[in-house]
Amino acid sequence: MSSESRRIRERQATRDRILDAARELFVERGVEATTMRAIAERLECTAPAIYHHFADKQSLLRELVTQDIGALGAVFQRLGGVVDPVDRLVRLGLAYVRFGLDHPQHYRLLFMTPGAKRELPGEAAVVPIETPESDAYGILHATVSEIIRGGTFHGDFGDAERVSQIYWAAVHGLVSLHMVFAEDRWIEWRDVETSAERMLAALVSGMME
Amino acid sequence: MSSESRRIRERQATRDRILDAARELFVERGVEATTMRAIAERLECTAPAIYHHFADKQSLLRELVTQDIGALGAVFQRLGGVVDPVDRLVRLGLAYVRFGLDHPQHYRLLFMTPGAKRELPGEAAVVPIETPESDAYGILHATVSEIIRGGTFHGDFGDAERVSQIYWAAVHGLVSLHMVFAEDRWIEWRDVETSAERMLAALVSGMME
DNA sequence: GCCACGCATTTAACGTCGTTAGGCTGACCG
DNA sequence: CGGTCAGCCTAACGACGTTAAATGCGTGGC
Repeated sequence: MSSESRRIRERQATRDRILDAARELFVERGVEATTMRAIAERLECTAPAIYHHFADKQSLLRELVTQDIGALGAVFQRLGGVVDPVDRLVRLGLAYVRFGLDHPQHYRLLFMTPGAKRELPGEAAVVPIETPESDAYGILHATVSEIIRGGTFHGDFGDAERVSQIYWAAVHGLVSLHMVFAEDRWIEWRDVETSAERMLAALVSGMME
Repeated sequence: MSSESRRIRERQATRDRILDAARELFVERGVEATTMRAIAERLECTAPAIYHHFADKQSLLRELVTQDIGALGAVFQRLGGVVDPVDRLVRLGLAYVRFGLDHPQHYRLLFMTPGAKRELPGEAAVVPIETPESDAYGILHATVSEIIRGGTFHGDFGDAERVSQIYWAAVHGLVSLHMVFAEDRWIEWRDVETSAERMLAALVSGMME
């Protein structure tokens, strides 16, 4: 009994060691460029050993992504106390941008890596993403809905789903564009956080009548 | 002499046949998922034959991308005739979104893949991107500058560089976010072009006083 | 204390990828 | 008619993700 639970704990520990090594390499040199053999080498074991803990490379990636999306959800939840929904919306956007700038590696994994989030057709797979409390998109959607219910937005912006997508796209564009082209010298990049403030101010005021 | 020029023409013809087959497959199933052998099979030749015309897979990609970025530049230039700069700005944004939706694979390579556009250290490499006429960003920047000179924008939006970046980020976010998450069922995606229209309307009106 | 069991890990291998090397062939030039 | 050379072929290399079978090893029952 005691030994059995220790076994489980040890198994979880090596699972975590694999995840840590994989995260490091994924963010360091990209997902495609990271080989299973390289992950194994960092763990001082062989590549097939990883397959005893994870089905394949993609489920390894998926697990990392679900971990990190929880971190963003926690940041968002902390902003739930802001009473004015418009103020809250702006702060959510700024927090999102700051999250992306502070954790570029995680951000790239979460929002710029296609194929990182396919779930198995199992029944329980949908549950964690459906919980609106911890789901970042759910929090955004709820805030937008609250504003729309208050009648603050123009008639073209009465669909909370669409407004949420527009809003998310705006901040995502700012973060991801800067990430991809930050090193290119042919464009004189302005401070991203200030750009975010002005962009969101314009967007939100433009949505009001 | 006549035979030599015919040889060159034939060589160019097979080059183009390879490019066409590669473009079809890249668009159809993605760049990573397209193998050199698959391209060769469509051409009814073997994979190594391609290497007599292109150095490697990436230069095949680069050639297609250069063609398509020229296409984007051409689309933008065609909008130069719109006299009202604000109207032109909105149309540029919509054209950009439409371009991204029409050429998702090339868009992904151009604007979502870091390091995919590294040029050789040759001297002539910088020239095509510096020409302001065909450079899409240059056209955007020029349009924004024209609006700012006209005094249409609020004081916070007097820096053409920053405004251009905000504007580009907005449309890029819309396209890229949809590309990465289009297949996910947990979000009910709204029509992207309509979202673009409303987003740009809000953004532009929010930038005016 | 010993032995059988189970599991984490290993070695070996498969199939596929991008890419390279070397040989064949057939059209052009002298 | 012989030589040259571009263009295509077959064969193969190394690396990849992944699978199968063998190995070691700690644990539980007798």
